[in-house]
Amino acid sequence: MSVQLLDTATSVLLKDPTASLGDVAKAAGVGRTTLHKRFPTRADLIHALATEALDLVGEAISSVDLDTDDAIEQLVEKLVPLGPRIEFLLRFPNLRDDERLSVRLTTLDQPVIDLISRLQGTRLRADLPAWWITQILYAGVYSAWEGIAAGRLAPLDAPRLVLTTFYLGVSDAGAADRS
Amino acid sequence: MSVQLLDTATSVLLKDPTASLGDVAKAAGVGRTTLHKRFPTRADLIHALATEALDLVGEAISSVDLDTDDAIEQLVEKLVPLGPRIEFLLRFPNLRDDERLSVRLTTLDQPVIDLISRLQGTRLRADLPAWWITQILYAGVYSAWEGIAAGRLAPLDAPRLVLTTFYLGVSDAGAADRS
DNA sequence: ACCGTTGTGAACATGAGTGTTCAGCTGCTC
DNA sequence: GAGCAGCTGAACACTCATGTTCACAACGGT
Repeated sequence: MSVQLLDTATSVLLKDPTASLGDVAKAAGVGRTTLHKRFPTRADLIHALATEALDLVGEAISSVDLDTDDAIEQLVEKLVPLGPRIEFLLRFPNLRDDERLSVRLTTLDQPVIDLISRLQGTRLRADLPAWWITQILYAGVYSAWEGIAAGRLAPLDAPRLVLTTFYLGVSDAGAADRS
Repeated sequence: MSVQLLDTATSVLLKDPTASLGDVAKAAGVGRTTLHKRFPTRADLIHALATEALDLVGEAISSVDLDTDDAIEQLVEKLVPLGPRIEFLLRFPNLRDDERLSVRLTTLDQPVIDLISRLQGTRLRADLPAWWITQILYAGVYSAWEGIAAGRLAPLDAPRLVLTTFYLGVSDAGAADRS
């Protein structure tokens, strides 16, 4: 129930960031008064959505053993379904106005960046900045979610698609190595 | 002058999509009245920003000879500086509510998708959907712009970074081929 | 049957953004 | 200097989201 509310609230606000609280309440199938009781102000609601998104993404990252060989594979697998939450964190720039949220946002990526940096000694190209590789990884995850949301991509195909593009790129030469 | 107005309006609305027209006017260094004379309503302003963004991206695409060998290279080079406009088109989902804008948005990518499709016969992997490759290309361009905006990436480095990641991926194996 | 909890619609006051008008100021051409 | 065009701040009425309150209905436990 409660999770359902945050879920639809997220999607409504993503479709139209200026949607009124009445719209959110209606979409969630609850009265505006009820919504207000849970989240006294609009800022509270958005803050709650951000916090929940941070929690979910954080859990996803820390649920993966970043020292194992297929860490990135597991990471992508866990992150793709969180598409809307990631989109929320990306598309509400003013979240950084809140001190605590801002800290959590920057802290969130750090273990991933560290992982990438470590892998640059072995499996990953060392001639690219770690932040760039991380960014590209997230971009792939997010693009995959977009494809799923648009109905163009099967959820089960997503991780493979993201990973092969991430590792090998789209040039014809790279494809021969892998199956 | 006029281009300066649309420019700052774009960046202000990107930083805070709910910014008031007064904020936009102040940021652009003009009176709210003057802004209103040019764009009678808020919707008019946003529509104008979208139209200009579509124009610019459209010009960038059509300024490239898509039949030449380095079409993608030229495309990336032209698109990266248009980062804010692309971001605007991506982050204002409600633009699709307007019929004409929606048509232009979907039409815009078509030549690029066609180009990718053609190249899948030769230089590009044929085991990936054309729309996916296109998406990844745009994601790279956008990520590069983000890096530039954050001051982490030198504008002149951007195209090379995007292209090498796009073609070869980030796996260590792929890097040996190129310089 | 009683009562606390929870959700609900209706209603209200408030504040902010918006659209609009107007009179005054600047800078330009003739 | 006369006239004109463009820009400006100030002020106004209006709309609408918002925050808040209240009384009522539904439900579950005792």
